[in-house]
Amino acid sequence: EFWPAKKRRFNESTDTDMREVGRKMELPMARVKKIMRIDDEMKNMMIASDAPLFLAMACELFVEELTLLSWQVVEDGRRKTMQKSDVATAVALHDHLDFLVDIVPREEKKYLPTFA
Amino acid sequence: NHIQNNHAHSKVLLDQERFLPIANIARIMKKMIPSNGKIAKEAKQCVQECVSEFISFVTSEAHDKCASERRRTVTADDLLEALKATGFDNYADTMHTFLAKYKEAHKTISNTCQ
Amino acid sequence: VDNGINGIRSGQEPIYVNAKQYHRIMKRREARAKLEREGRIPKKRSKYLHESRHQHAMNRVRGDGGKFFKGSKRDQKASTSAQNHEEEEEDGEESDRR
DNA sequence: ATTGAGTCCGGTGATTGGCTTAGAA
DNA sequence: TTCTAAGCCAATCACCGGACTCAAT
Repeated sequence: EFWPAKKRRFNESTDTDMREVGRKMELPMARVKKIMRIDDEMKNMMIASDAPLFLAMACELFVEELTLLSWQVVEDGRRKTMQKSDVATAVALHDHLDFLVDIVPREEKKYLPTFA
Repeated sequence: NHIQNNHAHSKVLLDQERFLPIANIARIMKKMIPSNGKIAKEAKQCVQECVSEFISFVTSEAHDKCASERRRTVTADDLLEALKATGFDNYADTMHTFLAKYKEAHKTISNTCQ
Repeated sequence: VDNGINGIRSGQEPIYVNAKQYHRIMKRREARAKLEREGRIPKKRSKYLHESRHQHAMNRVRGDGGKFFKGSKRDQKASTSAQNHEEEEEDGEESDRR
């Protein structure tokens, strides 16, 4: 439901909308570019103007997806507040989030939801 | 502040340089959960750190491809390729249509103007 | 830092990861390690980002529920008597509901 | 001719804490 | 049950985006 819906919204968007995506972006492109440059390898590289726009949008999708997956863990635990540990569990459950192994702390023995 | 503030370019990175604004992250997160749902500050900060790693991760992948092809400019297409290569299939698919729409919109602006 | 085809050693146990990400994860781990040994990564987050914004928040007018309240007028703490130079806005009160 | 880094500028939304109480424990 | 910590407000000002110039390809 999530990915097909996102794709449809891009397809249905008009040219005029696409010229204004820069302003309406939820995340600041300038900051995305700065973060790209933190890596010393990127210090010597040039960054095309469409790259921060592209990455900022990808980041928005990333936050949305990670939040959805984490909230699923919250619901399975029958709770109402998302904790850091819920994000950690979501990361452990989905293999395309493996790149976060060092970022998110290894699941500190929270109780796992067992099914009835 | 006592911590070592070093020579010109190797100074200590501030939180505002390493991360996207926490309020923006929180806003996106909140819109994805039921309106009565709550999110812990630590969870927001965690996601904030995850996003920064996501940026560096994808950028690093794109960089190596550019380097191997002796190009000095990282483009959106390179980042798209990086998404494919690192197994973000859904992202690559969705962002491909986004990029296509964006390029198309920018081609018609030069037509309109001359 | 090399063990099995997809095994990552982080402390003790080999953690098996997405094959398409393995190489990148390793390169990034190296880059972060370099950043760390150069001392560019602060070990803990500061309580606030900017001193000026911290001060601004401290000096702001609050409703008695602790929330910020609208009122741009400059009074720091002076609830001492009489003198009003700036025009005073009416005192709206909170009816809290949550 | 194109296209990105660097600089400047002006407009603006992210940053921010004390009290209440939801809700983790 | 106990008691930690998230949401709630909106004014300042750091920062973002846009307009430049200049150097490169």
